[in-house]
Amino acid sequence: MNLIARIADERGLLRPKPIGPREFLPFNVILEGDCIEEMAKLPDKSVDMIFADPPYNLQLGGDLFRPEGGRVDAVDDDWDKFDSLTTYDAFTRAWLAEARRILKDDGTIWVIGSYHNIYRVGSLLQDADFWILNDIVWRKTNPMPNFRGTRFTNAHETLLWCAKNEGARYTFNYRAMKGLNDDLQMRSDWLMPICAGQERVKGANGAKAHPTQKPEALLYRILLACTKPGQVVLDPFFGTGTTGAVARRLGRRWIGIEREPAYVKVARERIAATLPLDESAMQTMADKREAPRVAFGVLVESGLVPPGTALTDAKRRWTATVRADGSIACATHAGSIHKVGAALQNAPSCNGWTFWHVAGGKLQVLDELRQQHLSALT
Amino acid sequence: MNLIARIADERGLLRPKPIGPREFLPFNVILEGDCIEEMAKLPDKSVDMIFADPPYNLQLGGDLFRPEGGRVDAVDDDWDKFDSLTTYDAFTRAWLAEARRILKDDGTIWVIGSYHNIYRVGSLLQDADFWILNDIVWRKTNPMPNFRGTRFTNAHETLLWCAKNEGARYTFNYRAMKGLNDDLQMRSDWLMPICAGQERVKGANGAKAHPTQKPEALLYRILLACTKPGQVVLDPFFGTGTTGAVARRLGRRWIGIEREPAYVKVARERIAATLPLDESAMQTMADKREAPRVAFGVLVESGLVPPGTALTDAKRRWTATVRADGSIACATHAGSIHKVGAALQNAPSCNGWTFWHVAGGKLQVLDELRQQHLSALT
DNA sequence: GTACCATATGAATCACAAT
DNA sequence: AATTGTGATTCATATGGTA
Repeated sequence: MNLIARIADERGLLRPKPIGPREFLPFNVILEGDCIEEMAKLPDKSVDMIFADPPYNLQLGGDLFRPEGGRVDAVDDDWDKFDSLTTYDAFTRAWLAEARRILKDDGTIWVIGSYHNIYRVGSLLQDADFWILNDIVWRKTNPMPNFRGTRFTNAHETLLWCAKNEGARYTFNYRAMKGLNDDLQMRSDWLMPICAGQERVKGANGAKAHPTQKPEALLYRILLACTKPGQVVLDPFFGTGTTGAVARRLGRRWIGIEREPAYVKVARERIAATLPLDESAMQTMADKREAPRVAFGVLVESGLVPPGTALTDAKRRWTATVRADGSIACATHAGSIHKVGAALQNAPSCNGWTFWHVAGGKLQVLDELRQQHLSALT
Repeated sequence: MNLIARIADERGLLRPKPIGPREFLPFNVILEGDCIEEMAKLPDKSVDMIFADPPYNLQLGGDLFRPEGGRVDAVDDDWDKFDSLTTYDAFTRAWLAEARRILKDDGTIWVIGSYHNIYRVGSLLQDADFWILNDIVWRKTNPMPNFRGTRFTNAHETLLWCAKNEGARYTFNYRAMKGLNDDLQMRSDWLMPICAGQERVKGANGAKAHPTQKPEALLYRILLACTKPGQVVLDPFFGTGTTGAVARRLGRRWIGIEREPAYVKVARERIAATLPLDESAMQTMADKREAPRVAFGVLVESGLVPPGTALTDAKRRWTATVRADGSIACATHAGSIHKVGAALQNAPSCNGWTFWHVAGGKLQVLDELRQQHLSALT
């Protein structure tokens, strides 16, 4: 059993005994040590926000290989291993209890997770009387695919944003969020790329320094939404220090807690390096305008082009029938509107939207229906 | 105190006593009554999928799950909230236990909820040994704005998709989902409008018949993804019968359970007016996994790929020769098309059907010859 | 300099039937 | 029950090399 799990296990629901005087709140520092022990040294009701990216308890099995043969570099670190859900719950309860004690009454807490752990965390947050204000979905523009075709692409992670109690006051910079979103209310689903390229912190060997580094854009939006300049943000699972880096950039104070010396070193150097406002990172802040891409299947699903509909081309040379999954079929071919169109014309490619028409007295090109669908959305 | 709350309260964690003989599984019917009582009458391991849209425990001053009924004054608020969550958990545990008993071992369950209840539900699903396959985010194109500007627009709901146990087999129509999404893997975030307009079932007074009617497009995607035609879907919180209507349209059988006579009446009329798709329209892209297997040796035997044929990969990096028994051999390896392909690439595995091509001017992939062989059989 | 192509990789609970 | 063989399976980006 790893250290965190053992500590949580031994303590169970009990609040740890005070270790230090808890008189002073340090800031802009990394506290090197176990997150629960280090939190125990901090004063009551002293921080304005907590951002926590705890272990997800992924429970992965054996190796996973990509179709082309490569092996997926999975998160197999000891810090993500727990004996059971019960152990994970005990650990979560323990660090949440400390977090709650340290948080000001008008502060908020953010926790990020995936389906592996977020339902445990959400339940325990509610049990501890935190009041969920929103759950936020981070939609990844570039998630790892499901290589074996066994499930839906796991393309998002979830963040929970909670006040300390029902009815508690809290900071929400509504205007700033609206500004970030073209003067529309910021929604609970955020589209952002995963952390890669230059932003991803690398070790000496060129390999990623941390397996689960979060994008700065994510922390940028969170800190901008829920803190004022000068306020103090605590991150009990500091890792490579994304929270600290963004807090510094935005003029917030920060406290990081991290157990692994290697991560601490990397984070210190990262934050110390003056971070100029990176233009490329900023671009991801502003919501990319959703590409108005529509899958033909969505028109089928929504009933605009029901399964069984007969399609034909402008000159009525070929016909095909729409099937339940949005594929179409004629006597000789089946597949997408584009593939079947290409195959029939013996062409390398084909734009099915302009090629196919709903058959009937007057032909209606699919592209027109796509426009209808799009305008209904807005 | 309402019926559901009373039943959950009285029974706690206990499985309800059998009420009926549980011999027959009815289908294409609405069972009018409490969901737990009605589920208790259904046989063990009898349904292929469960879709559940349970009450959300909105805590908007409602007394839905308050055991003692009467109005609670402000002093008791904390206790009331705790009590409400506990009671909601007991209710959830009770209906999940029945759902689990009824579900086939290779069946799956879907549950939809919002942040008010989904973390309770997700935790309890895991506690009951259900195995989360994905959490799905329904992104609403037209959510209700946050009028007071105090939070992010709550623009999504969450669905949990679970197998009965870790490692259990389950149905996932991968190709059909890919077809619905323009030949890209279907992701875990789904964009759909809320149910409105013509689709929204209205009462005699023109008002919406049900406060939380789900869009048919949502059920369409779920049923298409996780069931085969003819399989049985149970919806223990049937409401206006969206699950039944879509199941009928897609040629799936269904069982609805609904307590409110008004909803039952509306659902019956709605489903009766829904027409099933005809056989051909219901077709979807077939999963290759379900195609009959062909041994490569059979193609050799039949003369389609005679012994001595030279094979090569798409980039002509390696060559091999077909032998009389359907094995192939190169300078360094001999064995099945798969084994030799894997060995040459130094990969853990290889699909010989798509790796090897008949050498010559224009390469022809073996998979194409396999298709020829298969279609010649029919 | 540019266009094109090949390669690498990201919090992943990733097969199944026959023997 | 454990082993073995067949064979199904990937999207968006970033980076680096070649033409």
